[in-house]
Amino acid sequence: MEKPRAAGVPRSRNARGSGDRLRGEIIDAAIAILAALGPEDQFSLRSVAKAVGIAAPSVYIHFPDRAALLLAVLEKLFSAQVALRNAAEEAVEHGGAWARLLARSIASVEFGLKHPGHFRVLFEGRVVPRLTDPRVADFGRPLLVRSIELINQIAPAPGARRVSDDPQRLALLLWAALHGIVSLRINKPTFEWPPVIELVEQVTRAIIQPALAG
Amino acid sequence: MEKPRAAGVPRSRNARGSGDRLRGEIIDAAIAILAALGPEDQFSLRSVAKAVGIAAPSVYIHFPDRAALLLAVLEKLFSAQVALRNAAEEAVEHGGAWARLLARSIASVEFGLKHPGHFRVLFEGRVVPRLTDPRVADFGRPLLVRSIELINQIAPAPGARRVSDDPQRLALLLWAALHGIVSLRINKPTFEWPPVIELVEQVTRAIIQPALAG
DNA sequence: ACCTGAACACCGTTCAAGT
DNA sequence: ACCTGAACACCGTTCAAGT
Repeated sequence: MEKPRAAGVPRSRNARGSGDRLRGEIIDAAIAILAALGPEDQFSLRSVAKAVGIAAPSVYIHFPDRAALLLAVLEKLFSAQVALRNAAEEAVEHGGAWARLLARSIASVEFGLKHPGHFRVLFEGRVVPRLTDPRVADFGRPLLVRSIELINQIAPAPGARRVSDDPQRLALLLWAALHGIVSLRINKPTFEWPPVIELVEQVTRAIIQPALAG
Repeated sequence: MEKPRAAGVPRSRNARGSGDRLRGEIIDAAIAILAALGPEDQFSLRSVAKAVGIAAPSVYIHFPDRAALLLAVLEKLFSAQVALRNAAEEAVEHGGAWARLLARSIASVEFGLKHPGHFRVLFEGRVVPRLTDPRVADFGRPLLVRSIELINQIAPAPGARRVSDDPQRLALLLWAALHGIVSLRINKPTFEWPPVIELVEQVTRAIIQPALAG
């Protein structure tokens, strides 16, 4: 993600055919603005244009409207999210499916707490209106799919039986619980919160373990 | 919550000293608008004024700014939330603390799914900017306090021991999980969701039971 | 093909003026 | 004391015009 140009700095004219470069710059500027957006601030298409150094209507050459720009932002943020969780999983040297699932859970929660602006855009529909767009659902699906795979692979304790509950159901429930921890932590910051990583481990165990019980 | 006046209908002048009545009407109109607000729509102070039948600047006689109006909205919505959960708990005829806790959980989740607009305002910081305002935290605290009380009262199975984990920690974790179910269900509607009430019961059991284990 | 300034209907908020 | 219309700086979006 490139740094957005300082406001007002004049922009050298794009060479012919370099329209895609500007498109990318617009997306990156929007992402940078969303990251720095306090709860008091508004996100505006005009501020994105200003950061890139173009006139506001120029955005419409690359995106039909504000929602389309935000859809492209979502796509990029979700790709980064997939990469982040895969990296966290691959960093697990010794450990099976359980350790990998937990590593993914912790990485996603840590991301949310570190980048609340992006978490809100990704998972709370903040700023983005067209959540029912099927593309948005597809952006997030790989995250769920990998979670289901790992839950399926988790070995039961000796003497206990395999995962008995529907793994997709468990994956959705786990996602909801982790999502809730970040969302409530962000939105109700004045409560007395214990260390969040502990909560993540506790709730992951609580949801998966009964399904493994003998 | 009174029905807001139809847009444009002229308003008879308030009698002297009836300023508080208008204040209430503004709050109720805002609540009605937020309830009907689709994800595409914007909430505006001007639309509230229009619904009440007054000029936009008249709102400023009763509220210093938009955020103050929304704070009053939050206060009323939280009161209603407390009343709703208390009613759900009192409807439990036979059953101890566990049944009461579950009744409150189900009632709160059903409310969120039925009134996503209000859920977002109450718990996702939608539209409302000043979430760090300590008053907002206090609005929600009775909900947490009652949950802690009930968790403390839950009787362990015969032969098992009392709640061993910090009850406040369990209450926060339970709240986060329930919050996550509603939030993710609302914000990711295209996933294949099992019946939500089943998820509520499953996750409540999963979080509370390990603390009761012998 | 790519980008612009001017204009439109909106928004929150301020302020001088009316009853 | 209570409410208003006009005005300000913003917003998303459209459009005719420029290179």
